[in-house]
Amino acid sequence: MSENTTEDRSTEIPPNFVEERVAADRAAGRNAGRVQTRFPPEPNGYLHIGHAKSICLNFGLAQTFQGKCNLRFDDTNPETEEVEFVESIQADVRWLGFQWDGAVRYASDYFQQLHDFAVTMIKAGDAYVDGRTTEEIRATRGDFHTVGTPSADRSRSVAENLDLFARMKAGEFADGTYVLRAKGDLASADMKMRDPLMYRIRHAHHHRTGDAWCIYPIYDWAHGQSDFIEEITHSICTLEFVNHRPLYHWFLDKVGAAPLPDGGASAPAASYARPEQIEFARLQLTYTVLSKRRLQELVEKKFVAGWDDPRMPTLAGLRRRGYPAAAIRAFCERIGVATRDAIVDVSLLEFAVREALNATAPRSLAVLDPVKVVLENFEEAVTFDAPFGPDLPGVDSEAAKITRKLRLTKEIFIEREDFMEVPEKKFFRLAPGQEVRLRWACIIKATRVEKDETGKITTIYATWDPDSVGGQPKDGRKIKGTIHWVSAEDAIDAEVRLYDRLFQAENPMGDKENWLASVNPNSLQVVTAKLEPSLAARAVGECVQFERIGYFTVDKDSAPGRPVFNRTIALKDSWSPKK
RNA sequence: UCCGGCGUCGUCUAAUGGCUAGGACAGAGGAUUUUGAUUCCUCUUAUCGGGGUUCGAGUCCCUGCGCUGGAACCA
Repeated sequence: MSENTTEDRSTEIPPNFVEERVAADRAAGRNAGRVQTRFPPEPNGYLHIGHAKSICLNFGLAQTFQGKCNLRFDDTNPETEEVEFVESIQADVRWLGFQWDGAVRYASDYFQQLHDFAVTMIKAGDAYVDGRTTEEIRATRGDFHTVGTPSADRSRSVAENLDLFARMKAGEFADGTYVLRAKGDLASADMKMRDPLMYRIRHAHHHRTGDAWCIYPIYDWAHGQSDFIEEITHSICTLEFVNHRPLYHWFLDKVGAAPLPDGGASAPAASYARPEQIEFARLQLTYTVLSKRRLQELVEKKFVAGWDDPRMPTLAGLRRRGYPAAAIRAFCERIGVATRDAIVDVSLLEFAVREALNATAPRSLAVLDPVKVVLENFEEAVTFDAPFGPDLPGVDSEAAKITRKLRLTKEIFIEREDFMEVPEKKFFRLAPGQEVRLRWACIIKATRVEKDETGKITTIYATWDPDSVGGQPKDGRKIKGTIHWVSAEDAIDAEVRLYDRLFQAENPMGDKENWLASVNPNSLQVVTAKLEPSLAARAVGECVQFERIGYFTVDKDSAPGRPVFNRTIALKDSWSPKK
């Protein structure tokens, strides 16, 4: 992590409530002052920016308190999980700038131990095998107003439960015939405590354990116990798990975790080791959908080209779009962590991206919608050095002084919208009889235009001021406007993909049934642009600024002689919105 | 409707019973500028309602309202 400009700001951001809780726990001597967190994705999709918030929180906590953070795949559902996702998730976490402690962990590493814990629970009379169907179980669980009713299975003997569970594990039964349930409280107002399921039978191939198991633990049984096994101290999750917390602790008690201290009144024993679940609000962004299911739907229904389509809010998509990891980290820090549902304005993310790119991206000249300009009084081509920059106020950087050769030729291209035959007021660019500066090159003045039969301008004729090479007229006259340009002779062609937001609705999920209706039909526009030659040397993933237009990055679809650039984000524009 | 969580500028967030409710983004205005970018300056805007406790309440209590999660062999 070398991007200090953005990261130094973290010192201005006050600690969030999770950090305060962790600090308080350490002060109270819990877990002997250790901090051990974990990021626990299920490998059933790509990570998105919502996960980035969790990653920054968990790994950030470990950094702040000299602790450790595990990467643990919550792979307890073999039917939806794949190796592809296991790999992409690791790549994304690393790209974000974090390294987990030790080896990658898997909940499936603990299948045997989880099984043994379950056997212990059966022996203690805390779990039983239920042979009823999903429908029957659901019906007898009761609802918000009525308590559940026990079935005969609930009073099975320990020996019989042990036998049945062993046969479940041995593969004697078909999917769905039996489940192992904890003996909770069927009258609890907390539905989670009404005899929660611990195991179901699934004769499915697991991406890691293969066919070794046909019983798989359910989240509530697997997650907290995995935390316990890994000696996690703070198990951070999102708000929808608040309802699970009593069960989380109930199971921990059953497997022998140190008892909760008495409200913190007395200092816990030195051996005290018990994870604590802390919930925070998941990230929601305007004009964005952040749910794996929905993102998968966008991919499957071909609204985008894949999980890493630059319009996707996946980390893979944002990376390909050109969003720097440092910008995402800075964003995650600034939005804070709290327990209230919030929808963050996407402009906050965009600000972080522009901020990071403005400080780092080399500048270059590119014309997206070219129109030819012929310099009538121009004879010999002029070659000169132009700095890549960026030229930042208050920053004297040697790297910014690196230059490339630029050549001014008789024929150039400029942006079509930088010329107006009849200029409106405050149009500081090229117009007949009006002077404008060509960035780094010289001052020109338009004389006349040529049009085709439709009235479209095909060529602009102009004269140049030979006493203005470099862009500064010798007589010192003020030139208000500066526009970008490329030499018609030297320019290279490139495919440029102009991305816009994927959704037109601020809250695409506002209409849950028709959320796909708010997909922006113009979220991708492809143009053939004219670029200055130096841009041909940029490598895939490099970020540059096309001056006066925006930030762009080289896409992996680039081919020799045919670069492809993705627009990461446009520059702020305080001019055109007024039109 | 039963149980739980949550309500502070347009948005996100700070305040830990005590300065004029602070910051960032967004928005508006201005200065500088060889990018109408950047940078700099200025400004607008908030404690869900009603009671109570207190010298003092965004913060504590009661109550109402609103939003949100929960009755998967998903996580």
